[in-house]
Amino acid sequence: MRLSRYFLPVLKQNPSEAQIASHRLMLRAGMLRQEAAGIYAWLPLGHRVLKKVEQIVREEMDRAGAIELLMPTLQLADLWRESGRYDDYGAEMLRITDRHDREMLYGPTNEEMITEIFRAYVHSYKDLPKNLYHIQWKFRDEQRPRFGVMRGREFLMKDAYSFDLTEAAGRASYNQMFVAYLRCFSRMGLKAIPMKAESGPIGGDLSHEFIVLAQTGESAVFLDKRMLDLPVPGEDVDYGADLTPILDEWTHLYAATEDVHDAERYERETPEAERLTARGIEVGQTFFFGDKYSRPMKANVQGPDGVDTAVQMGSYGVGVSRLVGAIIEASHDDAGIIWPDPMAPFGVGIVNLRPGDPEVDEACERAYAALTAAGKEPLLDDTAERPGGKFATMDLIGLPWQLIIGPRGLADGVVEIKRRATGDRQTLPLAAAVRTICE
RNA sequence: CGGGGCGUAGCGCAGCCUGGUAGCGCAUCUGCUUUGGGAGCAGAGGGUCGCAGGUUCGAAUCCUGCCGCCCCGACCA
Repeated sequence: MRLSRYFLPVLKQNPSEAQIASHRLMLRAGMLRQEAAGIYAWLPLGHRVLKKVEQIVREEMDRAGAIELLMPTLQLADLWRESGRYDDYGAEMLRITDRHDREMLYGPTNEEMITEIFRAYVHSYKDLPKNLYHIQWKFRDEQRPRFGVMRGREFLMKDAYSFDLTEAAGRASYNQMFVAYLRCFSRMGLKAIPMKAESGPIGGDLSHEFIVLAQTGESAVFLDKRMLDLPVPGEDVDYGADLTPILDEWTHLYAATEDVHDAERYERETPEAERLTARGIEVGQTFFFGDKYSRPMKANVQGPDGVDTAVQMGSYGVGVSRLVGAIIEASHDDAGIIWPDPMAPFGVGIVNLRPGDPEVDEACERAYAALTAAGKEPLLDDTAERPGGKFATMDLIGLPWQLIIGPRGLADGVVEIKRRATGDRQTLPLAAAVRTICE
């Protein structure tokens, strides 16, 4: 992409409404525009990152055997009356009436709808297990939206739903999602720690929150430091095998949010030197809740014995739009965002220090072509802005690499590359610079 | 939902108390000079001062109502 043709409205000054780093940086880097409290337009740069997060989540869900579909944002109130949640959910649910006075709602989650879809088609244990997911916008009418995309009212969420005949099989499905989540967050460059959680209004008895440690996290967390060094399962993890050992490894050390924190147990189980109190951002939650929805909604399958049984269900959410904020919270400095390589909206920023100079232009074009061919998604700053402004913008939008090409270096046959995360710079010939970036 | 605060140009703000032709910085446009870490000079464009009533000869300014937004807390993915 050439910056001269792109849409990147960066702000030099901090917007007054943004208090935390991710919100401030997303606005300044031209990723986001607020349209109402907790409701945002994703500008091109932000949209690219959102899509990258979404794609990693999708790949890991698919790898774990989940199947993608897409359910609507609007749902009928009657569906929610079946589970009894239409009245329970309260003011957080945005209720809408259509032209025929039908009661509808903007979905805050999709347990009811997926259960309705499942029961319409699946009647035999032979079709189990199934795990269906979608990535769709949700709306929860928060009393107090804040922190940009970290607590918006409208947000993009991946929600998966597992269906099994028995509780044991349901727990195996739960384990698959648990492992998929470890992989997902790790691929995004995040340390996400699973913590035992209250299951909340969704119900059930087995639940974990996946928490990214960050100073601006909304809740205090208490954990055993050794959790930070546990190995994340690799791409080759066998989802068909018994995953209980991985689950055990990741749940035997103490880790809890303040809501469920048990100070006495913490002190008993965790040596003082290994205790870590921090703040965290919840980026995902897994629930196993058995027949909580399948029973009232009559989502039954026939077992081998010919008897109808309510299916055992779990649901698994990832806050896709929140993750964009969480990644920035976990990775930024005074100058701007520092994208982990896989999340970066562009892989490398090429800075043309003297547009109009034939030699510099030519070198930039050559670099642009080579990096594009290598799949590095370069962003070429070919604008007439002055060097200082270009450098500031590059640091702000946080691309992993900067390739700086100007007349001074070219006179000596060299260009400069800068690694955003470390600030390390190297001066070397263009071909070598491109090679280094592509490694 | 309790408490506090703010709405004036794209962004950041002053002006309001004490009513009298709407300002500053950045950004934008034009020209010239510049060009390796947010340039300089000269000129220009852009605002029914959140909305609606009221008081007044006259309202950004005073009064009333509404709307929107932010912060702290409670609540929540």
